[in-house]
Amino acid sequence: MFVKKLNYTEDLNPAQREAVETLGGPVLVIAGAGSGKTRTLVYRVARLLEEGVEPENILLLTFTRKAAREMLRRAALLSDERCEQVAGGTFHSLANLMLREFGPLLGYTRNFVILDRGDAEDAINLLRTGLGLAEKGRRFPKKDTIANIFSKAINLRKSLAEVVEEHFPHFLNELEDLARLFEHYVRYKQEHQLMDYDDLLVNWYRVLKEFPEVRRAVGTRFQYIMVDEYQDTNALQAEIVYLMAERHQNVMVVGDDSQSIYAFRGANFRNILEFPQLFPGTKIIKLEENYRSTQPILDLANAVMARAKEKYTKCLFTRKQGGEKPILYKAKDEADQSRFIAERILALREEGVPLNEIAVLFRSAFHSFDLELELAKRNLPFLKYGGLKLIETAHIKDVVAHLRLLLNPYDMLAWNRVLLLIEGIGPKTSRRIMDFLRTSNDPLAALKEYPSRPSFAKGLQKLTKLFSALRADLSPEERLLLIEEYYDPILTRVYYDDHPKRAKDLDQLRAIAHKYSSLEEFLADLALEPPEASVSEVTPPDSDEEKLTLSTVHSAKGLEWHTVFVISLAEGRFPSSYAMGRQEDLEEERRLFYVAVTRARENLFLTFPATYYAPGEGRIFSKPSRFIEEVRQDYLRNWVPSPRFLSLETTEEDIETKPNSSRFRPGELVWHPVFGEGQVKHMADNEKVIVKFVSAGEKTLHLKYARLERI
DNA sequence: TGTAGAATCGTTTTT
DNA sequence: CGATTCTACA
Repeated sequence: MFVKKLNYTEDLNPAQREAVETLGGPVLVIAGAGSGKTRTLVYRVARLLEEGVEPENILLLTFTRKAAREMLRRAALLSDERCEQVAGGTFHSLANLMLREFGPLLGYTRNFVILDRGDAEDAINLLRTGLGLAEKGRRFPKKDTIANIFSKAINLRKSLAEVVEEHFPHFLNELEDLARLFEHYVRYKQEHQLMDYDDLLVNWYRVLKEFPEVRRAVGTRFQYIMVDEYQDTNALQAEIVYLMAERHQNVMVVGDDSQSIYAFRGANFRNILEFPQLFPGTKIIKLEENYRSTQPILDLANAVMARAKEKYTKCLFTRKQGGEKPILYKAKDEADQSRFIAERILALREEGVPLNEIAVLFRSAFHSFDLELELAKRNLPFLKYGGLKLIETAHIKDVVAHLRLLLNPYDMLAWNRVLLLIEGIGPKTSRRIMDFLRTSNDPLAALKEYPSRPSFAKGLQKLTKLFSALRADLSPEERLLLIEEYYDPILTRVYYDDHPKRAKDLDQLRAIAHKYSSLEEFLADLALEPPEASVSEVTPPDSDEEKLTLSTVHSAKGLEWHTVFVISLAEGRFPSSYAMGRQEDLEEERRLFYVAVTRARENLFLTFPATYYAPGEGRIFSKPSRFIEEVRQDYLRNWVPSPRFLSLETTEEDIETKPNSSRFRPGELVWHPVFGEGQVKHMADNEKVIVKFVSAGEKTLHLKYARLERI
């Protein structure tokens, strides 16, 4: 097999090289934003293989499975295609894999079902009602709050009492019942072969802790462990890493304490600082040179962090020359903000910045609603990340519930969902049917023996027929097709208002299912890696057309763009009003803002709407976010509308005063900030030039905007 | 017992 | 403003 020899000296700086070449023992890499962290991991994987380590003996834990796949693909390109065989994924996906294998040690079958957050809440709600904790007038926490409390306790490794005291003191008087409910919830999941996200971690931890032979086996299998985004791991995950690496200590964790943004789910950036105590003899390496952003953007980023209460461990610098201060745009309201962004994006596109090199970031998914309308109006295609996932919509959950029953016919949550869809069946009847099915050893077949009343007999009969058809040996996609046939009338009845739109979602689900041959895998992936929901309506979902990115800051982690807009920088929006009560929550908002601004390579725009709609209160006046107030004097410049935005017509004068105009001749070599090096083909007209770029191919550039330089 | 219409409610970020 | 929860009626 041909293996490329890597050039470590040329491709890596000294700190990166040290990280890549230190293969044995514990290593902590503190990697600032844009410091080539991914590159370092990629090279290290390649290096390990070069040293003769087998790919299946390497484990790469990342924050999303997409990130892992991407890194391994890059590593494969770089050196050796076997890199793609390296085990990689999130903690949860690894736990899933391992528990399918070792779960039986804890009394689980291999086909346990993963509950997403919504399922877990449904289960809690069911049990809460069953325990009589839902009587009206009683101020017992709601299902989502309860789920929150339970989850925090597990991920922070604290008792329920501690969590309630710290985060929900107003529910202290309900502590006893909460504890009782928790017990029931745990037992319920065990009895029905269900695991929520937290169970995946807890059970994987238990297997490692309680079964030394498993720990040994896993240690032998994964001899080199790498963990990315370590600042966003929690205490439980840290212990899992500890147990897996116990035998050989070959573990490298990479992260950035100032980019820790998942405290709300138990992550603790101190984890990363405590790593050396967990693994004595840890080698610490810092990557501080930034290869991504211009200096003015980094100055802003550093200034933001300089005002943090906790002092972080590093300071970014770059050798990249030039660049201008980020722009602040004060908008009248949200509509004005949206209009500004749409116009800037159109102008950038004229300059030749492709849409997929532009992103709009915001604190919460709903902050972009207004902008989404504006973009649709102007036919700008976008892809939105964060917010509601496809799998979380009611109609998708309905269909998936049917699939789940095929895998685990005792999944009473799924039964409940499926039964309630039938006309004439409400909660009471559903419960009775479930009690009947529970005792059967083949619930799917037993359905037809249920003594149904005439009001719903027909519906139940149809369902029975569906299940017997589904028994055949079919692919996930074929099964979905059968279910949809059955479900279609239900969809139209239950969600009449927007059923055509929802039907489209089902098509999308089927498209995803197409790639799977195993139902089990399909369902596990749906829970572990939920497909994003909204592709803009402007373009067909599969079109290859370049799209603009809209994303929550959380979902933008680890990514970068040529131009970044951060919108809605008003007090209450960003920082979120939710965080304004507590010092440490505000600190996390600050880190979040830091993450947002460090996504930009060349251009950074910050916008602030002077008024916005607050729920219930209508339009309210807002104050600029403290994060921009702190730095606007020294690190930002205000947007000054240029004449060409005031008048729609471009005058002769405008063109003539532009130094760039009409100056390029065929054959000249030029350089463009995005596309790099190219050669002028010819002028399209007075304002446009056609350039053939070495890597990007042929582009038409607008001379008024393009920062095209002769080289 | 189930459903439809009324009232209320509370609004982050994600595996 | 939208979804969830409650109440009244069939």
